Amino acid sequence: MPTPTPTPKRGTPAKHVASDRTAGARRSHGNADANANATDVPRQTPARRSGPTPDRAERPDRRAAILLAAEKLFAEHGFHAVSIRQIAQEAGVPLALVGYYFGQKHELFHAIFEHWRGTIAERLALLAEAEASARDADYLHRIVQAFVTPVLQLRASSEGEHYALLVARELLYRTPATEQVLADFFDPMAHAFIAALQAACPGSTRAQAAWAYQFAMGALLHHLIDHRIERLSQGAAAAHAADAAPLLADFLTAGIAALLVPGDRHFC
Amino acid sequence: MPTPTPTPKRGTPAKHVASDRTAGARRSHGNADANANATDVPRQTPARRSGPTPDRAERPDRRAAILLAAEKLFAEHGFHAVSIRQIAQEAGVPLALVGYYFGQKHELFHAIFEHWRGTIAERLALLAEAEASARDADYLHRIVQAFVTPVLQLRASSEGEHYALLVARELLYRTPATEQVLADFFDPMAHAFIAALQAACPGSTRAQAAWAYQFAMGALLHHLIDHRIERLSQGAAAAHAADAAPLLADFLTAGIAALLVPGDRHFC
DNA sequence: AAGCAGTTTGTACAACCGTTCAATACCCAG
DNA sequence: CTGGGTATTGAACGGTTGTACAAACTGCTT
Repeated sequence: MPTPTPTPKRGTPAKHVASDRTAGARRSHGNADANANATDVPRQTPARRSGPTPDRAERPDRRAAILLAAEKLFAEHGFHAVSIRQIAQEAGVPLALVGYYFGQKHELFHAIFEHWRGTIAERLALLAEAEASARDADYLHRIVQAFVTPVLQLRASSEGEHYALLVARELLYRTPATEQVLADFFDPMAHAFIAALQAACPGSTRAQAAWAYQFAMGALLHHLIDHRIERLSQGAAAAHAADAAPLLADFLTAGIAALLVPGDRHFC
Repeated sequence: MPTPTPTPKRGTPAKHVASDRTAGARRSHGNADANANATDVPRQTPARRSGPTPDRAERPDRRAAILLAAEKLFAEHGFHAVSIRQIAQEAGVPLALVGYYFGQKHELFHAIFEHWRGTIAERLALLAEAEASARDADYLHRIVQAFVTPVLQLRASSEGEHYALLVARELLYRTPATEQVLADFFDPMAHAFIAALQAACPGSTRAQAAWAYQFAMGALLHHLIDHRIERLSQGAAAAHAADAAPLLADFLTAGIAALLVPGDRHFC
């Protein structure tokens, strides 16, 4: 069951220094611009209250609403196709509140992945679980399932479907924003899976395992955003039917084995 | 009401009937020949039986320059992230010339795929060639190679690399523009390959073949835009080395066979 | 009561967007 | 030459963009 990271404490406004162009005519009294933002500490009253104030918990969480709206719209139309005004409207908040909570647009983008950080930890936990299992004939298949299953569940859930689309569509460009998201969140997981694949298939090289991982990732990501299967199957297959998961797992397992298991030649 | 839908209003140039459907692409300029001829390799001449002449052939083809610039920038940064002014600057032409030749921005997008229509025909020809071959043990592998090889060659060429990136990155959204490109150019090819896969593996269903095709397509497309393989392989694999092609083909063949060939169980 | 830190908001700015148009330059047929 | 279609251009239109600011508001502590 996908769970976002423990929600950051309410009220972490993202202040940012004045734009350095226009020669800094605007005065902005010194406020820390944290770029090491991983777990930024809210600057509310220190140490007296722990956690959100119970009274304030009644009020709607507008920060979360903004994050949710951005997630949905970015996933649906793409980062550049969505304006901050659209996000504010979708979230039902005034425009300026978006900047207040998240700062620049690309920081809002990053915050979405920050919010879902727990999903990656979950995938890594499932991988560790699979790695602790017996090295029988289905060992590789279990690793593949640890790779695939959480993502497909996310895609099928109403909370995670937009995030799944976002990952599959918006991380393909080489911008500072995407590179940072990849480096911060996805590269560690990729390394873990590649190492597991290589260890699962004695004699395979790191390069082979990396290739296999990338091919498998491509098939998985493209499946997440697939909306052509009904058309292409002439109505015989539904868009994200539950029976697609074992098919994908079988496809990936066979493909990976073909690359990593020596002597695995079995074509049609 | 922010929908633009620019009504032709004030006297549009010379001859122009207001019959609007789908924001018609008719422009009064001469070479709207794209719809008519096509089926050919990238060709662009302002040829018109009443006026080409050798003298004009000397002049640089500015329409082609615009198309090339748009192709590169769209592929690199995405459709919405690129402005027409950037395209004009990259092409070295004034801004208004872009609209003169291609009309609206999404029509320029469509024109790029129109321009590369021949590539799809090439892939279909290779498929037909493979289908005419002997049904030996490597038959499926040859079909996969007909699917993969032209695309990888395109990706490795200096003329086609941007188009390959464009296909892999920009056709994932569900906009009218992308849907039309898919329907016009890619759906026919997909149907041909799916039918070939199904025919190659007796006993398989259309749905299975469609799933296999989509998975394979995902792996292929993601490989086209991959820039992480060096990082993930810890330097052991180069970004688009020539030895990636057989690996991908093996991966796909094994995956497809696992789905379509009954009794194909061969895991690690 | 005042103070205060965190929220909330309307509003503004400068820059840029896609698109269009009138005016010109070109080139060949007449 | 002259006409006429094509190609080319600068300039502008109305609208949207991301970002910022200053003022107001909120709930709580002093």
